[in-house]
Amino acid sequence: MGDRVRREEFLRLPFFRERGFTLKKCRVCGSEFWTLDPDRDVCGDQPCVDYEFIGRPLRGAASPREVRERFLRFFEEEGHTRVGRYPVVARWRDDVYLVGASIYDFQPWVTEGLVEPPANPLVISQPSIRLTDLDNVGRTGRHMTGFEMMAHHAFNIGGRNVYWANETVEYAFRVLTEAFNIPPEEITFKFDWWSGGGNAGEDYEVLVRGLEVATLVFMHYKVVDDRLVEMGNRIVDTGYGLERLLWLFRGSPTIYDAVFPRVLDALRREAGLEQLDPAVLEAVARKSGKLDFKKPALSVRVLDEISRELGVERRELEKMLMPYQSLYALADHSRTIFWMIGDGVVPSNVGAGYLARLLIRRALRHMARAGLDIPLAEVVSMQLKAWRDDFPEYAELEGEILDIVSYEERRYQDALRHGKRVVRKLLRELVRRGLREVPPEKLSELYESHGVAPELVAEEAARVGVRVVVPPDFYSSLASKHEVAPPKPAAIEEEARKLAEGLPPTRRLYYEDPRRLEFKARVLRTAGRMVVLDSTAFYPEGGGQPHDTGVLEWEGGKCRVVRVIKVGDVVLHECEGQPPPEGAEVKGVVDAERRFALMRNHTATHIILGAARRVLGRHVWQAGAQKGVEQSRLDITHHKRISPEEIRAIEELANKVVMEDRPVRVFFEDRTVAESKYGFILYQGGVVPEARLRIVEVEGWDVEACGGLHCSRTGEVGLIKVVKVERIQDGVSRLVFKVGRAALEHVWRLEDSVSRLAHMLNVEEDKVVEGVEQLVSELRVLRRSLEKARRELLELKAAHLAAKAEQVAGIKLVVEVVEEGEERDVRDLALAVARQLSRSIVGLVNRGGVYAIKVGDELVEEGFDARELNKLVLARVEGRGGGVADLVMGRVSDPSAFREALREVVVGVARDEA
RNA sequence: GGGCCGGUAGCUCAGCAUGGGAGAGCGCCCGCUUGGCAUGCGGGAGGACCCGGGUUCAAGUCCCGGCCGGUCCA
Repeated sequence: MGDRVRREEFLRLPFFRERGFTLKKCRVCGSEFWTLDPDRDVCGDQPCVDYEFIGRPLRGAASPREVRERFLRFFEEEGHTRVGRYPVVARWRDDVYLVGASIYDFQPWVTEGLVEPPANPLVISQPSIRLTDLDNVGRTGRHMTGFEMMAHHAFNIGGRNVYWANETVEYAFRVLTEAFNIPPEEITFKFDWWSGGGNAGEDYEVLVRGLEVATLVFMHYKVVDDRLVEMGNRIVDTGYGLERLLWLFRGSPTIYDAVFPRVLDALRREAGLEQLDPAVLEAVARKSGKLDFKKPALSVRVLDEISRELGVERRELEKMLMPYQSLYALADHSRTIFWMIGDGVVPSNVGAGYLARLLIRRALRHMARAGLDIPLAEVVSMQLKAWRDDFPEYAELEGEILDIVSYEERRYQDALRHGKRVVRKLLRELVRRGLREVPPEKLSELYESHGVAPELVAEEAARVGVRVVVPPDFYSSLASKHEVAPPKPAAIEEEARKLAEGLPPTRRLYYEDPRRLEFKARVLRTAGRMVVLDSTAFYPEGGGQPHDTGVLEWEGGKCRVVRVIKVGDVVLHECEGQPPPEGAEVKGVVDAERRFALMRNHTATHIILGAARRVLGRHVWQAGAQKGVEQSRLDITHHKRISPEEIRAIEELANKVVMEDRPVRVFFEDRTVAESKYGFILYQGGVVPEARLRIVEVEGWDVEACGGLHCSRTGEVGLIKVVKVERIQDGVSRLVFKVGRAALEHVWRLEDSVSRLAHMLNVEEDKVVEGVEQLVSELRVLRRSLEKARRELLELKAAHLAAKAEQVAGIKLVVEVVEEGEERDVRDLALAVARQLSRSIVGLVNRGGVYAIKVGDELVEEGFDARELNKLVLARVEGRGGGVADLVMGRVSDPSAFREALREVVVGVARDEA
């Protein structure tokens, strides 16, 4: 009932009444909508109407840039602060990889009220990526993997009341009519319900001529166990599709034609395709809003309808459209690709990198389908040029981006080649076994283990006359196999959270003066081993930097600080020993050696990152880092394997920066100011989008938003030595390095090894390598001649044994106990003896009981079986063994008994035969 | 982060389901064929079967762990 009241509150906004809107119910879908047009009786959304703007554009703005600028400027004039875009990779979140909407920029820190927004209210145009509709891109005329979401946001958080639903709707109406000159009666507001990401609220879809151009969401519920809980925070979350608006203003057949006209033209010519017949184009376009290939049956129906209108077969139509759809998808993908790579995603088999690889591979497949025979890098390059004025920061990175794309394209071709080989192998096997069809489980195995799509299998199979039946639910059944729970965010220990509750922020002396290691403070609260002070110089763990350790002293007591953590703005000290009483005045002393080692390691991390970006390219981003006392590690994105030469170059540059003793400055700056000054390279770690950023700048070398403690000059870092490079995944390499004394000790250990080696080899230290090389090659020669000698000896022994052969009923029998020897010696000797005799049975056993029985090939052909002999022998002697028809091996406990047993068996068998 | 597949001669791989004497093609070296090259024929060199543990009389082959690569999915 309460919900009903809330619903009315959002449905009957004063704005609509004041402007003379009428509330109606859609004749088709029944949803409620507001309109100024007295004759309108449908909501204007898909699928209730056709696209009415195709070929009938509204002239609102001529270019993406103009759409963006008009929008941003309108809201700036209305008191909003313009905020620069965020990267398309959501580094500040662990629940998603990519930014899919402008609100992602502010989740969860701002929306949960933990952090102030960069401005309030604000306006932004956020490049966003959604791969959920991948199958629709290029085919429906409206779906894209990458789009710009323009948005105005107001955060009514913590008692602030910026604006809410009524103003939001009014802004939407005004920006469309005033900034874009859309006739008021063309606009309808369809009332709806939105939910996602654990939040929900009422919303309006803003529709013009059948096209949804904006969604206005009033986020004020939390979804808890399927129930709605009113939040204290009310957030205005709007989204205006830049590309949608541009489409509306161009009236082109598809959104892609509106957004990428020149690129599409160039691609079409390159592919040697004619322009599509305008009549066909328009017929498809007007109905295309109803296409959704996630619902195949529905799409087939729509396509049938269009084909009837045009008087062609549906299959004919599909065939005609296919190459154009591929060009559309390619145009879309190629822009998303440079957004991702430009913001630091390197194609990989895991994480966000996989999504980049997926897009690149799909783009390549589309090129093949459209008959485009140029490198993908060339297409991306065209896009970079087309969007140079909109995104100059990407154009600057052209060299790096194209290099990564080319590298990835080559890898795809490698994968394809390999895949083809695997398929051919499988087909040979099938043909050999007389099967005429590829079993379905083989299809999914090929796809999952080798990346071979069923289409490719079918192509290869057709050549050898093998059938392939692809189950219609092939991909979806695969997808359901991989259904996994999403990663859950790390929970702060409940106990710690309670302890910090209601306490004022701890004064952070470590920021005020990172060299101050002694301080006085008052104990605010103690619980168990945890102590909260009013101020502290102990650095809590965070941002990849471990916490400090040290002691707390007070009158009559002393304890060790073993761990320091932060909950919100409160610092908690975990102590060993009796903690101080509440209210006491304590003296804190931070362990100096540990702290300074951590500072040196942290500053070194920034220096190395700067060096890596200079040596490897600006696509290098920090993918993770962990500082330590003994050593630290820095994970960086890079598509290729890092060569030893490159590591040396990075080390050399890093140490040069140390020797130059550059100042390291730490200061706070406005987020927006800092971004425009330094760019997104600021965000290397998982930085929260706060209004003010703590900036760490190694002068002229590296600037990052960072919460850690640093040296004040690079000279303090001392020697930087990279000790190890690992590829932790495709596209990400881990540099492990040591700094200062730890680096020196590392060098010492290496020195010790070399000098010990030199001593053992009895050579000068700088001749150790030659010494070992010589040793190794000598070993090879020795091993070879030993093997040769062994064989020769074997032949000699064999000749000797062969001479002792006795005749038993036409069989040459050799049964002997031989010297101690390896197992294979016994076997090889038996084989060698047999080779010198015809119609022979050779049974040898060594003193350890290892035996071998070889039956001559002629006898095997006559029906003798070594395994039969073996069975009879083992019936008389304790032992185990087995083998093949002409050779058995095994072990017996009594060698001489074996000898007698075998002779008896052979004599017996030979007699039976005779 | 998870699933699956793979790692054997310089290269591409077979052998592994059913454990027992380490293979093929290409490349390399030598000889013959030729005016020379291509080619053809003959001969030869080249192997810690990724590493470690287990099962077994016996492991390239089976089991477990690790390392490396590939691939699919979040």
